[in-house]
Amino acid sequence: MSTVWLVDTLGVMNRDVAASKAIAMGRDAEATKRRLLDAATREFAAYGIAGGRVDRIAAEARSNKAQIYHYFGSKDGLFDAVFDAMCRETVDAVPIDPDDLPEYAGRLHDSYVERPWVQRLATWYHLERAGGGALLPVVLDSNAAKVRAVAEAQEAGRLPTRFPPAVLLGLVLHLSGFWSSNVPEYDAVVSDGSAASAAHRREVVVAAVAALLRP
Amino acid sequence: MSTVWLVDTLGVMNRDVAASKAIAMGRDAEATKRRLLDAATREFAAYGIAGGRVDRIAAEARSNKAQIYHYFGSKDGLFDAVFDAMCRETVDAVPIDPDDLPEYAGRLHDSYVERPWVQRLATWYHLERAGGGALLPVVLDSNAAKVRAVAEAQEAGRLPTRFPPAVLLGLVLHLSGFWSSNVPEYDAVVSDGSAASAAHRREVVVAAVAALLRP
DNA sequence: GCGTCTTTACTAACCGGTTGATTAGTAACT
DNA sequence: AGTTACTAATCAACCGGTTAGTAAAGACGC
Repeated sequence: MSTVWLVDTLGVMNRDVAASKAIAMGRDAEATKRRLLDAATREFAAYGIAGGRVDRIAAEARSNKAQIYHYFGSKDGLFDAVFDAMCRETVDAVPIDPDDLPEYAGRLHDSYVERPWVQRLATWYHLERAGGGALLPVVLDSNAAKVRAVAEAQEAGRLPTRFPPAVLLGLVLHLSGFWSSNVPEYDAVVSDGSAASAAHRREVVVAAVAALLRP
Repeated sequence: MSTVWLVDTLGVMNRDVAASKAIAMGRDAEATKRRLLDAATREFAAYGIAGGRVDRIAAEARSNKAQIYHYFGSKDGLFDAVFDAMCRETVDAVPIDPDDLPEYAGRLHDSYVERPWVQRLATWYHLERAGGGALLPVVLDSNAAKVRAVAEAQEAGRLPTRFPPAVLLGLVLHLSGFWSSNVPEYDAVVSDGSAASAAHRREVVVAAVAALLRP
């Protein structure tokens, strides 16, 4: 799978070698791959897998389709690389704090506001890759570690035990994405009321998680 | 727009006239439209707008592409008709009960389990039609009425006022869809724990909303 | 330092299947 | 006869994927 190949390459390659190869402008494999990944991230976030266009990605990256198929094998391979890279950048960006889940949810909310393509990519993945077999180990490991952290806090009495640890974590993650997962018809209803400001929206997420934890 | 046209036609047409036209088997416009809409609902729910294939829809409906373009104008027009019909079937299927929002959320959860395509269609709509202009009046009206019901219950002291009415409604709706909006990596974490049974999952939704309302 | 050889990054043009959409025409009912 | 429901065949554009070929950068002998 091209995802594995990409990761191995980046991991094995010496930084100096990569740097020495990047001297001449306009002929840098790593830079080209980066541009293709960036362009593909925007394209897939906007249009999904089926709706994303390989030609647009190549053009926006100031490259061409053959490079995409050389580096990533296929359109699906390119999406795999995009999604895998996004997950690696995301899972550790907001470390969990089991002793202050409301703030944790607030920080997750912040990260979604700051990087809106994350939730869109995850949603496309959910819809277009459901039941598609291979789950990402990096995400599974991260989730397992978070569940463990919640479970320990529950056993120590620092968190309520009303929900099993995995469920509690899921509810927190789900509430964190509250403001970026509703249909436009709902946004229209809420936009001309209170909770229109960004600060207020963050407060809603924090308060909702806090309410979830109240004994 | 074909959506409006469809609604007007169905609204104006006399039931007896429609029935008299449906005598001969194999040549019934309403039945053909129904089969096309049903097939299109399955297709779009599974693959989205960009991923959905008009040929597959025509074949599955035992019809042909020309009929689709005759009745619905375009692929997008067909999706509009599908989404509009789904919304009409859905908005009133689960009437809101401001005095028992946890049970309301439970019933919404039930409806999502029973008709999984509803959330998928809504998510495709959210992703592929974001900022696409025309919001559905039927959904806007339904939302506004629900917000009003929540607001009245709050003013009467039967609901906490921690959240504005529109926000509280949004949180309830959002929590109702908890189990059908997560990426497969999360499902994998929770599937081999407790909360694996359908009854337990419903309980989680009800309990989460109840926690939200606790003073 | 110089010429050439090989490898690597890149490009443009193209291919074949697919897809949304059209059209001309047939069969059935009034 | 006229209208309506339907069908088969076809089209032009599109799109994922391929291929043949170019040019730049390092390797190596001298």
